[in-house]
Amino acid sequence: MENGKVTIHDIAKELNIDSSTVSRALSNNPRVKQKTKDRILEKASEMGYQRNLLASSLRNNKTNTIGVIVPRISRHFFSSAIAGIEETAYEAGYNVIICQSLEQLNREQKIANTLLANRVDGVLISVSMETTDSDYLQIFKKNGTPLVFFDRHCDIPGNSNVVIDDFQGGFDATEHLILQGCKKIAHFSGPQELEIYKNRFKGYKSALEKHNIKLDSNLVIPSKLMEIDGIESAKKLLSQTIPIDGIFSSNDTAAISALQYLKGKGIKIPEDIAIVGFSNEPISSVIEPSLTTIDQPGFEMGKIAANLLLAQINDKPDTIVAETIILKPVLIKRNSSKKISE
Amino acid sequence: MENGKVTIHDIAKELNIDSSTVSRALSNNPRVKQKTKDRILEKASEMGYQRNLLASSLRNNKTNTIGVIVPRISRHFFSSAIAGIEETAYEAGYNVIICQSLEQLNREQKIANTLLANRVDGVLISVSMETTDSDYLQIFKKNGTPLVFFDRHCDIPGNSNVVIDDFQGGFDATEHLILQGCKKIAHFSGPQELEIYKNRFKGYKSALEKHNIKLDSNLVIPSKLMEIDGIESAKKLLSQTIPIDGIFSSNDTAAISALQYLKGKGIKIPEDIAIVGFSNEPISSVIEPSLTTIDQPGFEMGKIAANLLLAQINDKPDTIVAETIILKPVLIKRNSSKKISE
DNA sequence: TTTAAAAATCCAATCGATTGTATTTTTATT
DNA sequence: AATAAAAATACAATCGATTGGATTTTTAAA
Repeated sequence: MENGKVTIHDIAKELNIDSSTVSRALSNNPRVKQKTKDRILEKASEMGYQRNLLASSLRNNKTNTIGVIVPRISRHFFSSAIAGIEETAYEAGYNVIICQSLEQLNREQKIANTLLANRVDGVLISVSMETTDSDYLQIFKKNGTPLVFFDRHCDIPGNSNVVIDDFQGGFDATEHLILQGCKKIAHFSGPQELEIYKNRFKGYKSALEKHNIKLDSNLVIPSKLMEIDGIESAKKLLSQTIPIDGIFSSNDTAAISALQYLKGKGIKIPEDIAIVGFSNEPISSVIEPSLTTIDQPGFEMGKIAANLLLAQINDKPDTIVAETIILKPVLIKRNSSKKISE
Repeated sequence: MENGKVTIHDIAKELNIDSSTVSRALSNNPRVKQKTKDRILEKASEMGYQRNLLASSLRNNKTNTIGVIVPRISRHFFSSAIAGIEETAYEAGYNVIICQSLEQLNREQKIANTLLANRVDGVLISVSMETTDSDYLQIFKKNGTPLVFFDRHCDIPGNSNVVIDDFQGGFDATEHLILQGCKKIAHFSGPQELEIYKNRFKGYKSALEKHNIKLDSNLVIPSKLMEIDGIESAKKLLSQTIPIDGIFSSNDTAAISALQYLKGKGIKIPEDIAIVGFSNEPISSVIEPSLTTIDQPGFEMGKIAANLLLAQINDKPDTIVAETIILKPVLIKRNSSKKISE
C-alpha cells in the first residue's frame, strides 16, 4: 500500500477473508462462491488492485511473454515481421518484448541473456550481420527455452526456421537482369557466414550459369550492405574499368545508396546500369528511378514464426519437431531495371 | 534443475553451504570470504547459473526496466528516439521494453496496464492520435510510477515533457513558404486535441498573420495525417477551386502522399504548389522533388527524456519537479519549396 | 590458554500469487 | 434433529532471491 501497490493480502484483510480466496476469486475459480467473488472484485477495483505479474510468473514458472531479437526495428521488413508476431502473440495471450541488436553480436548476446534471465517463454530471432558464430545460442537449448529463427537464420540442427527461398530470390533477380539484356552483372554480397546471403549469392551464380555467363569474381563485392557499403561498392566497381551493365544487390539499402551515387556520377539508371535490390523497403518505390526488388512477406513471416514458437512452447519438450518453412519470394519489377519496355 | 534452470539453492546444495551465502557471493558482498566467492562463482558458471530476475525484482521491488510506448516503431523519428532512450538506459543499467500503440487508444491502454503489471520502474510515452482523453494515464500517478512524455504529449499538470517547439516549427515552415512567394497556403492539420498539432497550427496562423495573409479556414484540412489522408486532403483542396500555391503539412507522411498524388495529376512541385512537411523522415530526402521539412532531433529527445525519467525513478517521490524541455526545430530546405533560387 | 573482537556463515522471514490439503460451513437426506 | 455429502473457505507450502539478525568460526590480543 505505502508503495502504491495493492496486493491480494490487502484485499483479504479489508474483507476479513483469506488471500487464497481472493486469488481464486480473481481468476474466477469455481471454488469461490459467486457472492464472495462479487465482493472481492468490487473491493479489488475500488482499491485499484493490479496483479503483480512478477510474483505470478515466478510461482507459475511461466511469463506468457516471448522475446524478439532483430537487427533494427526501423527496417521495414523487421517492423512488418514484428507486427505479424505481435498480432499472433496477443491473440494467444502472450506479450512481446522487442529488442534490437543493431547488427552487433555482443549486443545480441547480452539481449539473449537478459531475455533468459527474465524467463521469457520463447524467443524469435533474426541474427545480426556479425553473428557468424552461433555457438552462444546453445544456451537456449540448455535452458529449455524454445528458439525459432526467421529470415536471418543459422544452420542449427534441430531448430525451426521461417525463411524465404533466398536462392530463388537471388536467381529471379539475376535472371531478370539477364532477360533485360545485361551481360556483365555485379553482385553486392553480404556476409557469407549467414545462410541468406550465401543462398542469394548461389541464386546469382545459378542464373548466370543457366544463361552461360561466366562468373567474374571481380564483380562480386562483399560487404555488410549498409548505406555506406553501397557507395563504396559502387566506387569499387567504377574503378575496375570493367564495363558493367547490371547490379544485383543482396539488400535494398546498399542498392539504393549505390543507385544514388551512380546517378550523381552521371550514370544513367537503368540504361547504363540496371539495378535490382532485395527486401522491398518502402523507399525503393519512391526513389527515382524506382527500384526493382524482391519482396519479402514480413508480416506473414512474423505470423508463421510466432505460431511455430507458440506451438513449441505449448508442446512437451520431446514432442517438438524442427520445421523449416520456406516462403516464396516475389520479384517486383520497377524502373531501375527496365531496359526493355514490355 | 529438471526444468533446466539452476537456482542458488542448487549451487548451495552442491557446495554444502547456505543459499544466502551464494546469493551474497554472486552480488560480491563483502560478508563472503574471497575463497568462498571463488568456489561459488566457479560452480555457478559450471552449472550455467543465471539469476532469476523475476524473483530478484519481486524481492527488491525494482525491475530495473523502463517501458516505452510509441505509436509505431517503424517511423524514423520514433526509432531514433528509441535508440537514444536505449543508449541512456543501458548505460544506467536499465532494460527497455518497447511497445507500439499503432495509433490506437485501446491498445495504448492495454500496454500501459501490462507495463504496470510487470512493474516497470518508469514509462516514456508518445501518445497515439486517438489519445485525446488522457484520464487513463492517471493510473501511473496512482501507482507511483514515473511517467515522462516525449514529442506527442498531453497537458497533464505535474508531468514532465520533452518536446520540440512545435509553434516555432509551424511558424518557420509557413513563413518559409511565404518568403518563397506563396500567397494561398493550405495546412494539413492533425488532431487538435494533441498539443503538438495544435501548436503547429498556431505557428501556421501566426506566420500568416505576421505577413498580413488572412486565414482561410477552407484551406485547413484536418485528418490523422496517415498516407491515405494526404491523398484525400490533396483531392479536397483540388476540388475547392481555390487556387492554392503552397501546403504546410503537419507531418511528412501526409506531405509525401499528397506530393505524389499532385505530381500524378500533372501539378508541378514546387512551381505550382510548394510543399513543406514536418519530421524529416528519411524518405523525404529521397523523393523527387525532395521534401522541405522540419527536423526533429529524435535521438537527442530520447536521451533527454530517458535521463529525466531515470532522475525521477531515483528521486524521492516528494522531490520530483515537473520539467518541460523544449528543443529547437530546424527547417531543412529542399526542392519541394524552392520557388526562388537563392 | 583464555577471551574478546572480527570475520564468515547460517537461519528464517520476506516479496506477492498460487494451489494442494485441511477445516469449517452449508445443504440435502433420512 | 442427526448425519452424510457437498460447498466454501482457511491454512500452509512454494516459486527464487534477498537481507537483518543469530550463530559459528577464525583471528588477534591479553
